[in-house]
Amino acid sequence: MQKKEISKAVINRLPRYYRYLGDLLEKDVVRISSKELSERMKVTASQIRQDLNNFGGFGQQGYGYNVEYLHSEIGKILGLDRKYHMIIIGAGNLGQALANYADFDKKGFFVKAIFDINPNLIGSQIRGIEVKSMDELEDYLISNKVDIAAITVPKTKAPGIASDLARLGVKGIWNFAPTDLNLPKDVTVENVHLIDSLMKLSYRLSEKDEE
Amino acid sequence: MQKKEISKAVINRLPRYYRYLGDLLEKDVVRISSKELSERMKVTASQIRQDLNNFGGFGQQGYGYNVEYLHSEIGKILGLDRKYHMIIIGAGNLGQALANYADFDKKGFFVKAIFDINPNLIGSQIRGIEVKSMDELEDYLISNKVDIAAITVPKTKAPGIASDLARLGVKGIWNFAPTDLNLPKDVTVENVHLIDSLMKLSYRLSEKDEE
DNA sequence: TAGATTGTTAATCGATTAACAATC
DNA sequence: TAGATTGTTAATCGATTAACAATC
Repeated sequence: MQKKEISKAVINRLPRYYRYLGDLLEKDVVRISSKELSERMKVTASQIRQDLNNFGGFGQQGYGYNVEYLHSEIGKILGLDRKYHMIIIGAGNLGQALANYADFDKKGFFVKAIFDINPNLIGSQIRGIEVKSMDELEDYLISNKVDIAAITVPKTKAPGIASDLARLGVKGIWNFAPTDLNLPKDVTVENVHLIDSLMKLSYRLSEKDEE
Repeated sequence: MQKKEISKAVINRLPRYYRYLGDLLEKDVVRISSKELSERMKVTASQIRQDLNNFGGFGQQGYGYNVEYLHSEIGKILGLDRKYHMIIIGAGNLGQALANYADFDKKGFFVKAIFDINPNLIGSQIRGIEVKSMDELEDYLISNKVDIAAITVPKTKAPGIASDLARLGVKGIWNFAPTDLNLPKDVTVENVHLIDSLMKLSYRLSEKDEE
């Protein structure tokens, strides 16, 4: 079966749909039309229908979409109908912040261990999650199936660590280091480049100054 | 003068060019052709030339681009030739991590104050940056020109705080709360939705499982 | 000069929007 | 049934890639 390729633009929009539908669900909204959702989200109704129909027909003519059903279906598409075993490499400020962020648990992403080289941190706990030595990483990966590794180490160390993780079977890398990681294509890398994000903001701020 | 609109796709790529050129600069590479850069960055040479020519001709036929010059020019385009006064709203884990992240300073983004409602945090310092009470925010904004406010408060509080910031003249919002902010269009919002990022990762991981 | 590589125009490709028949 | 709204095809728009003349 030739699976039709879903464009990256569509995938990028899915979490936002999921978020809006989750909000509607909390407000006990039962149904919503693509038109109404489009007004809230400031996109075209056409785009919403087109996007959703990449994955199947979730609506009903004359009625619209059932919020609970659509929310749940998008959740499944996003892979949120299972749990993920996550580890964090780097127990610095950002690593600790991620470990402390309880909202990931709610969506099924469970941080099970944090790794660092700093002897002062090794052995301590963050929200009940143990900080282990980097020396233990390989053994840990051999005895535990890790789905996602968040990398929050300095730029220079990230590529080497990422290669190790890939070699040891980690298929998902959530990369916070300000560098690109070149890994085998069976490994999925999702980048969060905070400094890039800040630069986009400064671009738009200076653009306005020039007007 | 009718300024030609630069597409969002181009702007999103600029920080990445800047990053690669910075790396080349550190390695003392003097010149680079669009072809060579395209191989490193895994994009087409055509795209690089097309992107750069939105802003002017920075290269030379038969030679390529001078790395230092191009790096500096892209820096200017991104607005990195000036300093930014930044504050952080929310001294939780993420807010503290951002405050501790010294790399922003290097690019000209200076965190001058952090605001929170937690009495246990107010008055303390993070990397020499004072945590102030939210009650002081308005006065602070009146007496200081703040360029960028990073919002790291819970989802429910973010929209109200963002409106306050906009009303008090803040033109740049770096939003980490998992919600969209609807603000007047003279205010620039850059979102960092970590949970969305994680969902994109889980989408691609489950997509692979299905193959 | 000859070779290399840009800047830029033209061609292609893909994504978004519009339109409307199908149908609840 | 009549009205509403989807699912889907067609039209438009924009972004990417290819090609090449200009020129260093």
